[in-house]
Amino acid sequence: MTLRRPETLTTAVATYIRDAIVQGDLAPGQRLPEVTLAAQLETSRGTVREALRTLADSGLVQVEPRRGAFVSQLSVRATWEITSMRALLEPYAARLALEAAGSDPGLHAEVRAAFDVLKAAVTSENPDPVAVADADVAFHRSVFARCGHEMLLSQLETLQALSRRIVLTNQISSADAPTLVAQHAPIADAVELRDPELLESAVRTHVIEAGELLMTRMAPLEPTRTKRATPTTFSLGRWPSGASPHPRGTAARPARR
Amino acid sequence: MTLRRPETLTTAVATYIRDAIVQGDLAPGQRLPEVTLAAQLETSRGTVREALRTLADSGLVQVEPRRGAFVSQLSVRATWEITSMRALLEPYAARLALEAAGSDPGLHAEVRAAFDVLKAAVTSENPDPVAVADADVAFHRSVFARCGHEMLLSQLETLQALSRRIVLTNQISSADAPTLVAQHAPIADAVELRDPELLESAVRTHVIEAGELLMTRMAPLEPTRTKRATPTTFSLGRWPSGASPHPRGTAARPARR
DNA sequence: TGCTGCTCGATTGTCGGACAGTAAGTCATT
DNA sequence: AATGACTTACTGTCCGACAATCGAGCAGCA
Repeated sequence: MTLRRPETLTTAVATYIRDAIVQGDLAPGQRLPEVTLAAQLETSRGTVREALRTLADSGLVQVEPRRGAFVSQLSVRATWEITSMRALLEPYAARLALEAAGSDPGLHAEVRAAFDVLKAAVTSENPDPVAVADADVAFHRSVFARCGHEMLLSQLETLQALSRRIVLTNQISSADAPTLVAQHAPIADAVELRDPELLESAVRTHVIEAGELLMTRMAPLEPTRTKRATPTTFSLGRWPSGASPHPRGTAARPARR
Repeated sequence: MTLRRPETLTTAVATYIRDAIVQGDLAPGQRLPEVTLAAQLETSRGTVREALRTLADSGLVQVEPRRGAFVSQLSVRATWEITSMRALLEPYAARLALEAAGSDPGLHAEVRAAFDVLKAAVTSENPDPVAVADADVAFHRSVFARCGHEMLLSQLETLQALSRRIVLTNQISSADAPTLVAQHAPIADAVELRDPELLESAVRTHVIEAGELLMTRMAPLEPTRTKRATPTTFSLGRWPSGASPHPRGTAARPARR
């Protein structure tokens, strides 16, 4: 496998591995030995090492001292954390973007375009999960990309990458197509109406609902990790600016082979 | 200088440098040459390098390809980003912590204790800025530490470190003592009353007000970076769940010597 | 004087090799 | 089946090296 060279070799390696993970080529929990990767990518161990640390900070990879790096696990708990984080940040980012856009129709055009792509991907007779996931990511990004808040933006991109993985590893999209479109529509509408309040709540609602869907979908599958059986039925809720209690569980870690 | 050895040498180096930065021993914009640090800390370049990357991800250090690492600058713009981020996250974290605590008085006890320490630090006849900053950090942490949300927590700790630097480099605290105490009191009260809503808004209000204070304080000092003079008077605002426009500016980067 | 281009020193990016220490896995023991 | 010694696979860390790049100072020129 050959690599591009954007800035430094390390970043190239990082994006390569990131893509492999997000794309699902590397399964959750899988080991990522430095030597192996270095050999595969024809670079040195140090470079790979650096890339892995970078990815660790974005949560895609988990590094345990003296044990090495793994593709991070996607527990229900982690999903809750990611979802609540997005529910907190994304509405605000969307609002900033909308307000920054002012009367410029560019934003709306982009969002609408992304929405159409998404709709097309979802309603095709044989929807490709990856394509759907890509379209979903692109849609969201189109909404908040122009927020003009670097920290927020990078944070959201990271969270999206995580979300995307969860979606892909829990075959969604086939049965949920209508839901998906239905959930995104209000966002596009709010952008068109240039109503920040409406947009915020539309985004928040969508993020939370999508998260809940994921969590209910994956909860039954989650292997029990603790002796005292964690209730497999999760009480959802306690989202940002929302209802009441919230799920608790132990963060997953890769099984020690 | 000798180092402890918590987990790995790299983390030791990272925390060492982090402390030096947060403590103000290393000025914003200062270069951090790998070789020099390696020599000082009696480790290898690789180890230092890794530590620097880690710090870069938390925003304390800025790495520019082929130019090296610098202590990151603290522009008004950055302050805005940090503040808005905290305004988004911290209230929610506080609420989670409060709800997790339930009827357990432990949380309130801790918060109250931290508040007392803070009050003592502020009202001493000759307040030590570092002590005040420490107390402030400790107070906030006591409020949200038990939120049970790892991602949120680590995020907040990072943001706190950044905030703390800004506070210390803009001599606050002497004249602002009363304000400081006044702002924190409602938070402690809300915890005592076990009122999540109240707590959320108290935290949000405080974070925003503190941020605004900082920004007005530093705005006049900020050197102009662009030809087209950025207005030195910043229109504050557009905070999470709040009013309208928000400041724009160019993120600072260290001057190329 | 002010601007342009070249040379040189300081550092980073990346490589390869090396070695001890540790986590896991295996296998023989009790 | 539980225990403990042995083996293997990696990681953590160090060293030395070299090309590429950045930035600064200097020389040349308009």
